[in-house]
Amino acid sequence: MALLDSGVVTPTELSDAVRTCLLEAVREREPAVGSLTAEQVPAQVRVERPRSREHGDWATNVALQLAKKGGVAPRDLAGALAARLGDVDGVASVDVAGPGFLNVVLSASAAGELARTVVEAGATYGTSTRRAGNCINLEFISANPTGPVHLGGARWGAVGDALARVLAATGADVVREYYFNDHGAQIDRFARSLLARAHGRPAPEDGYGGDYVGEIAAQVLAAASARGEDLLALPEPEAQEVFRHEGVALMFEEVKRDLHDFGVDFDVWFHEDSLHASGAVDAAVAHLKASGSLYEADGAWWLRTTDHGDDKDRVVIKSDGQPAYVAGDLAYLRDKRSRGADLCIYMLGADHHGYISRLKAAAAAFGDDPAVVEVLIGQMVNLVRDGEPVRMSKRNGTVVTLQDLVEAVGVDAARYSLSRSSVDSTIDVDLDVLTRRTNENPVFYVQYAHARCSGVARNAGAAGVRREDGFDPALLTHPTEQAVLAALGEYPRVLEQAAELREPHRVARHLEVLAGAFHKWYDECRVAPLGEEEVTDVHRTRLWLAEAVRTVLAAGLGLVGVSAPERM
RNA sequence: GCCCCCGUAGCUCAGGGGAUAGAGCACCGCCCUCCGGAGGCGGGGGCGCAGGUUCGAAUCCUGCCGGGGGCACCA
Repeated sequence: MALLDSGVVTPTELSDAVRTCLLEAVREREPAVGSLTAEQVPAQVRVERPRSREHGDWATNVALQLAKKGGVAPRDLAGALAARLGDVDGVASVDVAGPGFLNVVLSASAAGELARTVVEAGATYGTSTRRAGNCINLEFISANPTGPVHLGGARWGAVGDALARVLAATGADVVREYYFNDHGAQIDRFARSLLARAHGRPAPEDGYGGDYVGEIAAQVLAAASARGEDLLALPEPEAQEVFRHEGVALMFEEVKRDLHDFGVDFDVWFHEDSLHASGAVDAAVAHLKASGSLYEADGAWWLRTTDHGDDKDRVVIKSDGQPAYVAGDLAYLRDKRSRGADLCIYMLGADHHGYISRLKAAAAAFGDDPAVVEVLIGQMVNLVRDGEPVRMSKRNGTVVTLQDLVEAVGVDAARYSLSRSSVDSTIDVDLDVLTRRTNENPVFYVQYAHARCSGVARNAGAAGVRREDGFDPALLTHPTEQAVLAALGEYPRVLEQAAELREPHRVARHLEVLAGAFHKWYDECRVAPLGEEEVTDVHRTRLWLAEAVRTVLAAGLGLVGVSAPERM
């Protein structure tokens, strides 16, 4: 029982202690646990900060949840647990409340010790190795290279990158991947649009009409001219091929550059075309035909997507012998798996939700558990200007791009505002509000808290307060200090939850909670001595707390890809 | 017709069954003798509707009503 000997400081440790007490009570066949077995004790006992401080520092409802399994009264079970838990070092008191809640109060020194724990852990506080050895392929954005990254892409970029960081912080080996759809008919349309623009004609009916088309066309023309070629003099089919290759390449570079400037970099930029060129598509299809995973009907080959919730099966090889789009997905999934991915996460827009069954079916066709494919569907971003919705469209040229957004509000505000909401929600982005650079964006609130922590440390240091001269956790007794400690203590669980649920916005929201607790504390408790006041352990200990807050804010902001300024 | 997401405060959004549902903005009233007022304190206001499961539902299930997005041998 090394754990209990060393005492309880963090809610995580308390959770383990509660579990240990439960297991002991079970092993000793204490009457209050009834028929409960060790197997029925959950691996993780959930410990939460109660809403009301009257309910202690931390609370758990395990007794309520396990009582029925053991055939006992919740309050009896809670009472037995309370008796054992009360003996744990660092626990000041345990109460049984209401129908069977366990409300725990830590000793002031145990609670305050967390400040030192956090500071000493530094950037690793809250991180874990829970997903060690787990190779996760995370594909996001993957927009067609027929135009600049737009607002939707910006959302997936911000959220996807944050998710990648969150997963990595919990030990996973993450590969960020961008699937570059450079194979299909949309590329033909793009090439025709470039050619038309080069000739000064309007874009084709089914083409792309944004201003960028003209820019790209001009760049292709200029590059050709520098080589001594006149594309406009070439027969149009030949010229179109040049526009296709060079135009797509230029578009691709622009996408890459914009995302890099947004702080989003990919480990793998995957070209759909390469799957066809290398024969990977043919090989994948041949493999599936041979294994009987595809069936033939009406002259085409089909994938049984209906086994995975689709309303009809999907064609893989068309009756003309050409592969359908899904064929590329099949080969691509196989490729990802062959590169070592244990789990393939796809972040797709709401307009692609039909893909879920196809990708699951693809995994099953290769003999994989469909669970190796996980599809996250994100809802749209609505753009608002003057209170009126603005339509997003690549074709009408009014498209709002990632670049526009970054120019208007900066990378930090853009990334933060896009990643602090659940992707299940359609969100409104108001250009006017963001363009005004007001403080309506909570990113300022969090960043300011970080800058304040830094400022406090500077001032305290200048006044001769040094952390190494002392730390007395029992001095952190002010209610605002307890609230700060609580927010710090919850951070590891929030991070794990964000990783497990693939919801990085939980990290951002928790930073807002921590920042709020910090601002209130700042208002009540001084760190630097006042005037000629003597430096005491109160100042030193508070400096530890301020540094702990700064540490977690910096780490959390890093996870959502936002800078943590020391001054603003 | 079928599938997916959403409906929580005036607005934008949090709340993965638990005790009195939160934040920012907006509105009203306060707090600068001292670490940054980009802050803090107080106030008014809310779970679309109806059933069900549960000791307990904003949360899970069903149905309805609203809003958004999808349903190709296109990519």
